[in-house]
Amino acid sequence: MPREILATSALPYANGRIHLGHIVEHVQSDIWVRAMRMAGHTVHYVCADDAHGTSIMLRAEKEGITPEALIDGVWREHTADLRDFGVAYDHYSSTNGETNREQTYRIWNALVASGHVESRPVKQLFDPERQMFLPDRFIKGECPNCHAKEQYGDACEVCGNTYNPIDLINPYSVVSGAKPVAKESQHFFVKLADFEAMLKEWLEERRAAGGLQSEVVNKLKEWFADGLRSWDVSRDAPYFGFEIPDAPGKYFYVWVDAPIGYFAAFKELCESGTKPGLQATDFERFIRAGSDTEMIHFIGKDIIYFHTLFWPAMLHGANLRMPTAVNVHGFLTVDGAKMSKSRGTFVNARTYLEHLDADWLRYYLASMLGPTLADIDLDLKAFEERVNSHLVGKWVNIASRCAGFVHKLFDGKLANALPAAERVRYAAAACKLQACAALYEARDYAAAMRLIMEVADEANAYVAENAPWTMAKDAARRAELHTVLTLALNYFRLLSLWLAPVVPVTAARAFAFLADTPTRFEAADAPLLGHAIAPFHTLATRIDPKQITAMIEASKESLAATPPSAGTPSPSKASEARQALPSVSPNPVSPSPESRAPSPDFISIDDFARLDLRVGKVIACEAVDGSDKLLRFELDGGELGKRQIFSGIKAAYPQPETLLGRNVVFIANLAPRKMRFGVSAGMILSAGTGGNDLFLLDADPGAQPGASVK
RNA sequence: GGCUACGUAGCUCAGCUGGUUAGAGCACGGCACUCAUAAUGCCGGGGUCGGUGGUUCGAGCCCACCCGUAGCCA
Repeated sequence: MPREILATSALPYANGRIHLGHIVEHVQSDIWVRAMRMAGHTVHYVCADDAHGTSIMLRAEKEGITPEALIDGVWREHTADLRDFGVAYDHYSSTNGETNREQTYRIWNALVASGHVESRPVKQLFDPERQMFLPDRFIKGECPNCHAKEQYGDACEVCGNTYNPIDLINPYSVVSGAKPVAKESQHFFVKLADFEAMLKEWLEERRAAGGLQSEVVNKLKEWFADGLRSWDVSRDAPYFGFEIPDAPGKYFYVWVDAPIGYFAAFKELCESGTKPGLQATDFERFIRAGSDTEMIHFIGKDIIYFHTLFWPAMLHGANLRMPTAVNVHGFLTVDGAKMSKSRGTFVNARTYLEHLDADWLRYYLASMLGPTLADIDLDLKAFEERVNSHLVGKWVNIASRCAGFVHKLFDGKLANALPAAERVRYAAAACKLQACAALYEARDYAAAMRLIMEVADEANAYVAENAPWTMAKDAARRAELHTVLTLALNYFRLLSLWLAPVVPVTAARAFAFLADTPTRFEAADAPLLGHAIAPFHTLATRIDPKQITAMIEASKESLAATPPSAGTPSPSKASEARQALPSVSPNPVSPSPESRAPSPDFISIDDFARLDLRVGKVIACEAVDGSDKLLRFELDGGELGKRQIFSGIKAAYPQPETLLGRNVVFIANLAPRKMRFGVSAGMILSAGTGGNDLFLLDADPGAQPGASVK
């Protein structure tokens, strides 16, 4: 019976690039979705960027752009990377959107109305310089237990102790370096204890139904041992997120609105009208309690609690449907170890794509992925060998070794019928592969790949036994030859059909060769007969180990673009008190892999592209009353309009009026800064050491105001 | 530290509720073939199933402890 399913992957945090760890999850869910669709089910497949939190706020500030500009740029990168890995979301949204705000308020208001929210003061460390409360990961100091220096506010990496940041010796703010002070603030809490009985029952019921892995439920039982504590869901301003209704200056903790982003993304999909058969009203039908549709989340094992305790509690408290399944996978290691930047095994998705084919990694991952939480290893040598042997040597080779004969001797056509023996062989293979449907659904892709390769071996053995190249020399054996080729190519078609969810692009080429367009696994029931095929073109090339080496080298290079470890490491994605929503963080304690802070050595072209440099015509320029350094400029920025910028170059240009009409160069996307004399919206570039040794850059006559500088 | 998992051939993994000489793929060695992207087929070497002790007629599968690895600890 066809089912209707909403499938999601965990929301990547919008403070960093997609790397191969993320790819494991998105490929796992994408394969599942494709397979379920080929089995005849309806699947809506959505994801989004998780765009809130302190990390994003601070990073944007550091880069001198607004958080919105930061998450916008990251969104574009993320969607491009995922798309190019063949991950085909119906919709990819962002948690920082109006739909999500509306759904977050809706759920929150329901929780408040049903009495599941309480409020009480919390004492936390506060950065007096920056006027902000500090998440644990933004405080460092000496471990109160073993006295190791430079430890984060939540746990010591040396002795493994966990503690309250208030207990750190000589704490300092990672943000400003200032000594934090303890300060009290009112926080909101969701009373998880209200849901304890419900959750226990739900967990066991889901375990029995196959919606939760046994290991996961075992693990979760620990949390019930001491009773569920209330969950702190508010943060004080400044915070990049949604403000809590009727609580000025209080914001939702990023983990509140992150999972709600699944709903927001789906609602936007329903409302977009882009998906046939899905309309705006379907959203409520889907999310109401007792809906007969399914909601299935794919996540990494680091974020189990959020998806199996907090999220279901919020949903139940708001009288909405709960997840049908939460499918948890393990982390990715490379060559048996955590991904390492110094070894070049911390590979960004884009770096991989620049050197290797997406389908290759998809196949390798599929051959490794099972339904358990076990970590999976990308062994680079095994990757090369397996892809070359399985995909090229076994699968594609079947088509390659038959195509020539079919075109030369049979005018590109398959036989009209198969003799009984061949019909039996075909039916046996088709029947054997049908098991893959259940294996795909159970996420046991590794078993499915083994089965498929077993049949590929049978196909190659069949060709070898019948030696069509010998038959071809004997004109009397034409019919026999035609039979062998027809069955061999039907083996190939079968394999292509069952591999399609894993290697969609290569499978599409295979079907172009077969001049066939199946969309369902059912197409395997009957062989293709009396059918004209297309000329054979290379379907997949072998991996050259040099490509892998080049990718690793390129990953090492990007390390060179990160700042030296001296100074304060910038806490980032994995560090905001574990509050980010990275689906996979194989290297959680390492300094942010994504920080692309300026380097004394190199930046990437992307870094450069982030700067919006423009030509501005000076339409007003004057000394600023009360400042002995500043000049106030008013620039004509062409399409950007007029803007005011203060520049500290008075010493070099004591007669500001002489600058009128110059075509200066300015940074247009520098975050506006409020000064005593007004807002400065950008920075004008000049060369020199400062003081009166400063020289404005300008463009030769002819440059138009607003022109981009590249 | 506590908890939850995991540890089977060089590599990646199967081994159902314990039952004949422990399996597969890749890698490796030999042979065959030459249609195919040096692809394919056949044959073969290779494991005291992390260690120790126990339960049992019988344990890779059960129990205890130990060693190692990973993750989680709101």
